[in-house]
Amino acid sequence: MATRLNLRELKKQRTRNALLRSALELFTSQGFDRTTVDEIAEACEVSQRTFFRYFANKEEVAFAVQEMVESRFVVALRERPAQESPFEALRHTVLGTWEALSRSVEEVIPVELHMRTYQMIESTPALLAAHLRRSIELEEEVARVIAEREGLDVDVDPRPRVAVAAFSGVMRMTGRLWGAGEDASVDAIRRLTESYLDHLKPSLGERWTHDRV
Amino acid sequence: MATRLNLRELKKQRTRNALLRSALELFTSQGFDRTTVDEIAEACEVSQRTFFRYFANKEEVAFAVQEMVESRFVVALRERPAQESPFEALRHTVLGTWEALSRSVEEVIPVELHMRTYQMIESTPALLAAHLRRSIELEEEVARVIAEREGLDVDVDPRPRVAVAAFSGVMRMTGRLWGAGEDASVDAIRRLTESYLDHLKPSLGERWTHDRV
DNA sequence: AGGCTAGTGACAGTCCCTGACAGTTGACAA
DNA sequence: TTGTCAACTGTCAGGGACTGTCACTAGCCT
Repeated sequence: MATRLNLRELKKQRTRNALLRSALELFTSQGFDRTTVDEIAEACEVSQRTFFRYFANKEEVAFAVQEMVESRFVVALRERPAQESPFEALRHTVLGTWEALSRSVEEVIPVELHMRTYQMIESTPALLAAHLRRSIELEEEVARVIAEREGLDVDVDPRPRVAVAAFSGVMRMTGRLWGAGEDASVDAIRRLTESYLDHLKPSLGERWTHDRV
Repeated sequence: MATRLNLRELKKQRTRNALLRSALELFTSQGFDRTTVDEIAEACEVSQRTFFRYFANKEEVAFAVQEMVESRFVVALRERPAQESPFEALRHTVLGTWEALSRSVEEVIPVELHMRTYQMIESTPALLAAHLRRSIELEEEVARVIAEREGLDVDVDPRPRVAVAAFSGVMRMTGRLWGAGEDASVDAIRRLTESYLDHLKPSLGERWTHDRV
């Protein structure tokens, strides 16, 4: 179902990919606001209408790769061994995601383009706002996964949400610092993440299952 | 300078206020997306162009009252006695702000309309995103005030930002819970705030000035 | 080969927002 | 009081983000 080798399906993927790539290339080189949808469509030799058939709006294309990475993150988190503490599971998943990022992203666009896109999002007010909203949505989803792992109800026990909020806060901060810094490599953000998460370990390292609330 | 009793200045205030009020009334009754700027302008018998002379965009009018409340919050925070700990200062300022909210907001629009506006913002994706971005901007400002109070450099010592982040997180959560709950009164959110902040006290209650980092 | 249908382009239209310019109205001095 | 000036406003034109519609093309399937 996922990968039919239809010519039709193939063409669709190609078009979507071309639009995505052109869009990010234009956004990062001349800015999000100074790029029109017409421009993107023209670069791929399709109509503006077609662009909006692949992406609901101009914003969505900017987050398309993030979307992919995040969904893989959630899948990977679900697959972590049950005996790991919430913090360990989150930590391993994040580091593993950075590890695999190059390979999975590269199938769609150059990693370096994705890195530049991330920095552009952080420095474009409209996109930053959207990014924050997306972040809290992801947080909610992750909190539910963590709660499930620990056999807790997310609406009763506040710890999953609190832990994930703290974790996400650190992730957001690393993202910002990395975006502001010089070394825009995957390895740089991976190292940054690792060192920052180490500071959280003491407070979130233990399991909860048999703790009192 | 602030309150010239010019007829001109008066008319301007009246127009701005009429636009603000009509906008919020329309937003809350029929939704943000289903309200056009033309509609708002027409309700006040001014041209659409005039609307955009008072508010940079459709979003801004939704946050106009929040803007006012927030700026008063920052002023009030700066006026807290220097011997209070960061947490105490923040707590007193917040509770004081809720206390004075009815009076200060009522000068512009009915408080009840402001409450409904807040709930609308939380449930409108585009506005929620803008709200989150505004929040982190306010956080940054508040962190700097706290750092100043404590004689710290916000770029060296992470504690002001961390404390304010935690504080803001709680504030956001109360806002959300209150928006989802039944009792939409000022008193309800005040009580909610108070009880939630009590949980934070143990971890943020002490002064930092003479602590080690 | 020919019908079916997913995908596309072209077009018209709405809404948000901006620049330009002319008209109106309050402020202020003579 | 009146005339000048500056501040505000309305009107118009236009760009850019979307959306609905409809005819048409191109892959799919028998």
